[in-house]
Amino acid sequence: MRIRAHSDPDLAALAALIGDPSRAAILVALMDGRALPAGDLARRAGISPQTASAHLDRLFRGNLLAVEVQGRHHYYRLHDERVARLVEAMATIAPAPPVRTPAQRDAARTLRFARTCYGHLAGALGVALTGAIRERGYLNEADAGFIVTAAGDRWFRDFGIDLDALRGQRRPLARRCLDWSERRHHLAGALGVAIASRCFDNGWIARVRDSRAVRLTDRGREAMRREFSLKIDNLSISSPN
Amino acid sequence: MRIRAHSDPDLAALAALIGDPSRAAILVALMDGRALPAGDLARRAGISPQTASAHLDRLFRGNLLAVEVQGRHHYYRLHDERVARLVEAMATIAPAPPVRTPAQRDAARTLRFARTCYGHLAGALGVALTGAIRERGYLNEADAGFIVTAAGDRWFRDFGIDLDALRGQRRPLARRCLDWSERRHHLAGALGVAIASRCFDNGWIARVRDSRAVRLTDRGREAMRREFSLKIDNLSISSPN
DNA sequence: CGAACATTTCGATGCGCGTCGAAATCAAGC
DNA sequence: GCTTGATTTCGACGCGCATCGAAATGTTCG
Repeated sequence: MRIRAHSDPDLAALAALIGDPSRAAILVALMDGRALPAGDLARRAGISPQTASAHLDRLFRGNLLAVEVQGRHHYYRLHDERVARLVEAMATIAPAPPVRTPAQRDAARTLRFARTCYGHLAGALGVALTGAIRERGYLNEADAGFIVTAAGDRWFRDFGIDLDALRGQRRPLARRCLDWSERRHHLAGALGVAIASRCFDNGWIARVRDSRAVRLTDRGREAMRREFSLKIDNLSISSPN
Repeated sequence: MRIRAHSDPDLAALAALIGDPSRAAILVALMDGRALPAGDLARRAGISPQTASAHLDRLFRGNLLAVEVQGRHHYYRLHDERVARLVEAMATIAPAPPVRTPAQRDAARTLRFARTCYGHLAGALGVALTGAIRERGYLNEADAGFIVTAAGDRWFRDFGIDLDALRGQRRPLARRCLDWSERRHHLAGALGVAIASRCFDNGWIARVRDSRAVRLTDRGREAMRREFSLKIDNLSISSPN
């Protein structure tokens, strides 16, 4: 006789869905929140288009992905920000894969330093930036995330962010996201995305090819010091306090 | 040529570990934080002892379980509170399993109403209790969890909780835990465990046999109304605000 | 309409692994 | 020391499923 906790949610089904190397690679490739065509995902996961198609279908039916069809292209993206948060949470516990080559060491270091996560900034840079913004009293902690203070309201507008437009969106304004490499929270939500966008626009950061990683430009390094008192040497960050 | 994000943590390995029905059942059985012997876990998961042994070994080597040997018994428990939080996070997204029998409907309702989660209270009751405590200003939100206020300090001591002893522990005092059935946070950490213990000791709640679920006793129903202004009819909870 | 391309469907192959029976190991108690 | 019980190890079976080749479907463009 089998005694099973029937009434619990079906953990195993969800975990098994993520627990295939190819499907996990697809999810990771979509972690920055963009929508990518099926063929592209097949290439990134290192599998044939047929195989990827089957995986994408399973992920879609499992409510982990959403799909948007544009002509002959099928663009897949994470179904939900909750999916991104789950993947981050798992990455916090998951073992680091064995590092084989010096090139991989570099790639790992670059990724830990700064990357995009569902459109906002993560990694050491994302955590440090969030810390600096909190230091200055622009954000306060709240239940589900952060609250923009009056001082923050002024500052974000000066920074070129249309807070009213962001508040009008359905997605939460300022949410916490657990950083797997730093194991601390960083700023997510519409505001987090907007800040990352401004940093891209200003030429402070730039995407690394074929990766979620971003690198800090020289102008960005200067700006971090000027705007946030963040001293950044190569890949290490120190703040005044 | 395979393009893989080598530098990301090995999601797939972790997810595959959880993604087997038997192993997931084992993890769920341990979700209340207790340590159970291998044979017991085999029975709960509905598999033979040999099979369970293999699964337990894999979960142990994957750092999801810890084991304590006492004589001929091997007691397994979740390795970490982080593991419990991950399982809860997955349950928040995981699909509800198809309900077949009326008995399962009842079991599911009971479980959603109140259960233990790593030693503290979860479910509708856990969330409502946490809300009531916050309402009264005994807890404030903070970065990683809750902070006990001065008023809360007095109240918890009156309630029979030795806060100093709890603060001396390595585990955090008052932490947030996301509730999969209510999709809101409830109180976890040493304080959460202590409150649940007091509720058990006072005869307010009692464990349901072979389940993580707990039921509210008549005395408990009265106490919830008296101490927290929570009006509880059968399985529904309403608060004054 | 026909060629090129993206994606999916179908079918077949092969491997990984969950499963249990049998037996070994280890501890406890009479 | 022998029996009982808990757990693990070994070995073998069988199913599920990830994978790819071949071909079908759908779309864009000339």
